[in-house]
Amino acid sequence: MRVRPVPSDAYHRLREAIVAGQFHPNERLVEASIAEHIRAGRTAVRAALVRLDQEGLVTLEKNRGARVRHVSDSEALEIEEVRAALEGLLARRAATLVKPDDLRELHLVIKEMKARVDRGDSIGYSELNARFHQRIWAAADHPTAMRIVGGLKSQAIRFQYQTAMRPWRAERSLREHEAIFAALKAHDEDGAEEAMRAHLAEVLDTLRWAIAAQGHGGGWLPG
Amino acid sequence: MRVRPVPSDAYHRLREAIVAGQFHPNERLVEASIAEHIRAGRTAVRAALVRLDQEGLVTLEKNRGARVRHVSDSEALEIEEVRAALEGLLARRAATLVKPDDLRELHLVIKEMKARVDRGDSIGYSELNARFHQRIWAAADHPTAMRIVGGLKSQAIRFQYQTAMRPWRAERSLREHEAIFAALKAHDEDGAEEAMRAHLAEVLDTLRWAIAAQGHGGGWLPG
DNA sequence: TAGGGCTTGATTGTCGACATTATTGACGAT
DNA sequence: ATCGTCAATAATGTCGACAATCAAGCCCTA
Repeated sequence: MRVRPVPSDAYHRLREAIVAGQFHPNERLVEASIAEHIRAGRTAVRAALVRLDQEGLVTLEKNRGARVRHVSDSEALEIEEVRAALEGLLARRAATLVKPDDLRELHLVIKEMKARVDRGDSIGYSELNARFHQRIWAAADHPTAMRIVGGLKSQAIRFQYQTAMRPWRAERSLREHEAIFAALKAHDEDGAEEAMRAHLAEVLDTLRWAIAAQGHGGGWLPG
Repeated sequence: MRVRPVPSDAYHRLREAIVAGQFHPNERLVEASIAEHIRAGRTAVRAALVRLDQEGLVTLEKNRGARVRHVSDSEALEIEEVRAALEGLLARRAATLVKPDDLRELHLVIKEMKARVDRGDSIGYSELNARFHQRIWAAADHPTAMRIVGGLKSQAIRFQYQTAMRPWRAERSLREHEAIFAALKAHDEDGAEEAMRAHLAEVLDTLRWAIAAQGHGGGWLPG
């Protein structure tokens, strides 16, 4: 999908800074400070804040400024639920639209995942996971759903709950990815959607577990 | 859900004007004119435009101003697909969370619908339909999904394709609503989601039909 | 000493002016 | 006559300043 040329750089930099965790949840975002920090004028910062508010990454209250939005536990779960629903839709469409190239790439990613899992190397699994999902999104050719899923601050969640993936989850996650791949290869719409939703239901459970045992671990969100 | 106090009125008025069709698709939105038309300063208009761009109602290109976004046929279908996915999720949650009050209200709406259908009165069916769905949203208690569905410019679609609902569709739509209601009453998660998705799949078909036979009819989008 | 109102400092909201950029139309060359 | 170039115009992007608003600390009173 073509990236729109509008968000004026300041938006991008501020967004990056937030999802990278440079600002803490609920931290106050003073326009002047940010303008300095981002190396931009206050006007641009204002526009960026409006955009980020609409996107849900910050809250903007009249005359009271902006804060990084704290993602509550329940909201984190809600976000993942929405993601599951939409990625299910994307997987369904992808099942009819995947091209050989896509399948090759997906297969490659899975092979790499398997290698990592075999030697217990969980570093970089997250990136592979992202590659897997994003390839499916691309294959689905559904800009609307993609736009929404992309703007869903899953990244923020990933940062806030830096805890989810456990080694013993990796194997299961791998099997789920294989199931998705198989359904896509067979052009099985129902199967693909179901497999994707099952996968993300697992992710949801993992997130619930992470929330319950908050603050204990390190690792990554599977996907 | 509590409405946030931020969008500075100018946003609301401009949004209303757009979805009400006061500006034509692809019409250029000149900040000065709008500022006058809306009775607001250019600054506020600018903020509103950024917000509406993020929301997808207008496109904003650097140094080239804003236009009301023309919703292409394929995008209209995509939007309805997303809506189906998310309303499916909402229906599922509602199935476990509905309270007697909700069920009473829903039953009432259906009864009213039936009355209208019986005497061939399709006027106002759209409002009843909206009431039905919104009550389910409220019961689902899922702010995230609600926010997204609400920002989905289905209204714009409804305006652009002022054609969809036919009398003979009304009966079918009614039966579908009854099925949803029954599943909710029985607290049947899977059933509710499935019924809702089936219903919206019908809506999608209707929309496809409307697109194919563009420009022939008047009526309303079912829901 | 506790509470309420007020002053003060800081931050946001708005406006006007100006620089920057696209678009339109005319003009001239081929 | 058509195309390319260039000036004129209109609209947007940005900046600085000022007004409006909020939060906090202070003082005064009971």
